[in-house]
Amino acid sequence: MATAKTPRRRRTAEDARHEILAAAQRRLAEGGPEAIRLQDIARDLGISHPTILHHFESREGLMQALARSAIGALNDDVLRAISDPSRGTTPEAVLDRVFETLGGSGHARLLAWAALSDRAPASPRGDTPRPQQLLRVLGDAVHRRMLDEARAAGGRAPAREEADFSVRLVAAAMLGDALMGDVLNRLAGLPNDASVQRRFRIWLARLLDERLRRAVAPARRRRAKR
Amino acid sequence: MATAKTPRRRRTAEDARHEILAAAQRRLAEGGPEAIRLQDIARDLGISHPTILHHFESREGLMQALARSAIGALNDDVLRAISDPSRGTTPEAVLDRVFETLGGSGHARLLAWAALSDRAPASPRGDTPRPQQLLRVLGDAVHRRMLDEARAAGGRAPAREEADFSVRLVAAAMLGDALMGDVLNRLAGLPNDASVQRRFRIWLARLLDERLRRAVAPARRRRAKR
DNA sequence: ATAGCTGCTGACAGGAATGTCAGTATCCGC
DNA sequence: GCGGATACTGACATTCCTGTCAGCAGCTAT
Repeated sequence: MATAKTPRRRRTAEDARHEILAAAQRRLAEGGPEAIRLQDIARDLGISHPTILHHFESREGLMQALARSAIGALNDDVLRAISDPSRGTTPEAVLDRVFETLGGSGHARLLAWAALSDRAPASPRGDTPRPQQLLRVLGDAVHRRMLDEARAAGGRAPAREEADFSVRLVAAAMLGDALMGDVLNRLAGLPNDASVQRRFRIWLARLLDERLRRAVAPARRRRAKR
Repeated sequence: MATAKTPRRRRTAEDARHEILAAAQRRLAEGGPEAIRLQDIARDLGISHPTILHHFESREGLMQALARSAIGALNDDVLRAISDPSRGTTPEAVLDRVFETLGGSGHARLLAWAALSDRAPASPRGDTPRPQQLLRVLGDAVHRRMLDEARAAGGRAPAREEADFSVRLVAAAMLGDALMGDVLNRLAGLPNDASVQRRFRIWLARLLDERLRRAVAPARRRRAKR
């Protein structure tokens, strides 16, 4: 009754795929993994569910496409957040942005879902292009910066692993945070407001910054352990 | 053919609930959230699926019970892992055990699922007993230890938030790690073997330990920022 | 215009999953 | 042993969801 009868819209195959993926992502982000039903997505878009099958072969096809698209989008967004100098380049600012990007609007939830249902890029299926090593790139950047500072300060060259571990820690923490941040806050008895969130991120940024600095600092009096 | 006909076993209601929950948890941990089907669980246990309905009202009832039981179990396991002095009490050892507990066998996956499908203890439904504040307890412990050390070393008293943030960071990191540790390793270009994993944990433990120590260290030459 | 490619749809098939119910079997207290 | 409470079951009802198919309709090229 509501829809009198829209004359039927025809998209390019690519557009259709995009719209469908977006709708699916919305549903997944809101309602959890079990909320992806072809009929619902179709209704959201005002199309019929066989159309989805037409574009993605099967529900499973849609799911895999969704997982891959999510990872790609995350990659882009994170990279953009990092290398956007217009909003500050201090570690604090960058970290804050990345946290925001990951937490805001379902990126992390999507990733978690992908991991949960083993649809994560477990075995690079050959077709995975280049996003594969986002963290690697970040590790490189951090390491390079450490090297620079070390040279400038006349300190010792830092181990590559130092940079990798830092990046890995932040990544894991952001995932956990985006996924269950509010729960964690509650469990920790912390108030659940934005200012705590921000202070936490700043704290973390400082923590790492300090650590990395000291990792390259010239060895003044290195108290020998034994 | 295989099952000739087992004479029918009768459990106490409580036992039955436990067995069913355990089976459900197994399936969830392995196959992801969509793999919880009453019929499958029933088959695993050699019972009929209406029995599950009998004990849990509905599938949704089972799910909620599962989420709550998971959180309770996690609480117990983590507390046990922490306060088990038989395997070392250094920060490194404790952290390592907790990581192990959380990652090994599905705890984190369960939690993530609960968070994803909004079955997490979002609004304490009144019946939640005491596990609610696990992190709070840990924060207390850390803070107390900091106070002790501060007193022993004659340093300054640390802010409570310092302890809370540390705990929160570790919690988030462990969640993210347990959920996507291997993926993160791959993305970071780190080899995916146990030794890296261990070194990472040790690195993290040291990082925090250092930080906390310095937070309570007597202010020697505190370079004023401005 | 017209033809043809292909995005798109309605109707239907097939199956699977949850939930209901009436009845059975097992354990416990007497 | 007996009776009652209740854990448990088989068969059935219902609902819902994916996937198929034959055909319709919008767009482009010629």
